[in-house]
Amino acid sequence: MTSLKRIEREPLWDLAHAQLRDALLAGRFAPGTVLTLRSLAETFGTSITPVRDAVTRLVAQGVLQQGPRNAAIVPHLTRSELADLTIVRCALEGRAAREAASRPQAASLERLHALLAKMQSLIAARSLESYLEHHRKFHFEIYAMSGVPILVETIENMWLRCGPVLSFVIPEYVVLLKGWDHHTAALKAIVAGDGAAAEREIVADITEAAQYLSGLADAGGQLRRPMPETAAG
Amino acid sequence: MTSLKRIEREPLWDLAHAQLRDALLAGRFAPGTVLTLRSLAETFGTSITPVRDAVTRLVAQGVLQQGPRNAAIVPHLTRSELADLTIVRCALEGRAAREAASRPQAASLERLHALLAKMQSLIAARSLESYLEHHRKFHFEIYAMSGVPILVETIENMWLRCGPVLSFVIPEYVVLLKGWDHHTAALKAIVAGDGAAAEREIVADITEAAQYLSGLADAGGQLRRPMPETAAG
DNA sequence: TTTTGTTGTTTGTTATAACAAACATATTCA
DNA sequence: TGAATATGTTTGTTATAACAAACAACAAAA
Repeated sequence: MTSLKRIEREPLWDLAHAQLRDALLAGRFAPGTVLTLRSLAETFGTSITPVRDAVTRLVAQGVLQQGPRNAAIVPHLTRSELADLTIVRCALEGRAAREAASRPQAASLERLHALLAKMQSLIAARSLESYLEHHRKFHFEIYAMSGVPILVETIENMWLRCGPVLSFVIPEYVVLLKGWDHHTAALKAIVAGDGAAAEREIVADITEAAQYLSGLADAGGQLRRPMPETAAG
Repeated sequence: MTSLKRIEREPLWDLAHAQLRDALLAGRFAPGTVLTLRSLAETFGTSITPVRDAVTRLVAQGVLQQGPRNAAIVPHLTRSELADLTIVRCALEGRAAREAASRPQAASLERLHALLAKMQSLIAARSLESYLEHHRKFHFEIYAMSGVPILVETIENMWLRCGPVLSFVIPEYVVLLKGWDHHTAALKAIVAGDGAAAEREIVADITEAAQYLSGLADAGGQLRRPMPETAAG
């Protein structure tokens, strides 16, 4: 009887929250989309009550904006907001990397090397979706090594806010190749116990990616998806 | 007709959230207190629906912990968690102070000087509650000057998490006098446009306060209110 | 043609009832 | 007396209905 798993029924609003969160993080919602409670409830097959809880939670986390009429909308990310997010991310993730370098752990370092190898092969295979997934794991493996849960939690929040823009990166290969250097350098610095270098590399990684994204902004400072090459001129 | 003000009715859950938030920030809830929806609804004179929204939001912000049975409880702050919070606060608030020094604004600087003077007089008058209020305004006037809203928002979140412990400080005078130096020094650095010095002073202010608070922890790492002098031995 | 008023729909807000899990208390049986 | 069971209470969860504000579409009047 020991093979039976513990029965735990997660609340509906928790499931709804998880689904919305993943969708946002993967950039599956276009910025500016208004999420209505009743339509979400219909797609989930529940009443609006659990959906309301999930949306309330996401708004509280700053992942969803509340527009007029308290409607929850997928936020547009202006160039200015991206710059602000970059500042916060550099402060938090740089500090996390520095802390990680002062607390190196064998198991984590091993996972990081494996992730790095996998990322290189995924770049070669041009499978970007999977790359981004491992890229995320690589960063957070470092941050987790810092041993400061609140730090990791706050960083996660910032990544969620970047979610809607992440899909912009997917069809691009340039950023990945540029960021590659910083990843290996950061890991090397952590192994060497050089906190300052680790912080420098992570900050450079974030800054360069943001600088690239900022180039995609139009005159109004609004970030837009790059047009696919097949689009008519 | 120009004297008429805009009519705006704020939702009940927003009012409930504001009240709970203020109470938490002022440390009016003892750590470990379980907040039940129905009791809160009764004190607010509403149904449990708006209260539920407010509590959900606070839990999402990390201000309230969710205990077993998804109950919302005012979190205990262990010494370890206080140390973690200090790391995050130093990274964020230090950065904000540095940014503020690079974007000095006359109006804000004037308000800061006024706040500093008021704080000194409040210390002399031994009115601690009012001092803490102005102390808060002083810090956030600096952070707002950074011009990075997301940074300010995140810092606010960290202060909310420290809320339950804040009341521990109220009966103490030592911390205030110790921290006073750093406040004037930080403001002087900002006026001089010395970002590095401003960051250093703010970090020192946070660190010293945390170090003092950490001394109040018992063997289990649990922070406790200092016993009033009239307590029996 | 433009503006104004009306109507119907959409949508977030709030209250309420039913529900289930957990806990505390009382009761019963050995 | 002590353990097991039964019962009642508390509490978060969910669905549903009523409500009001906002928006859109259409009709009527200048």
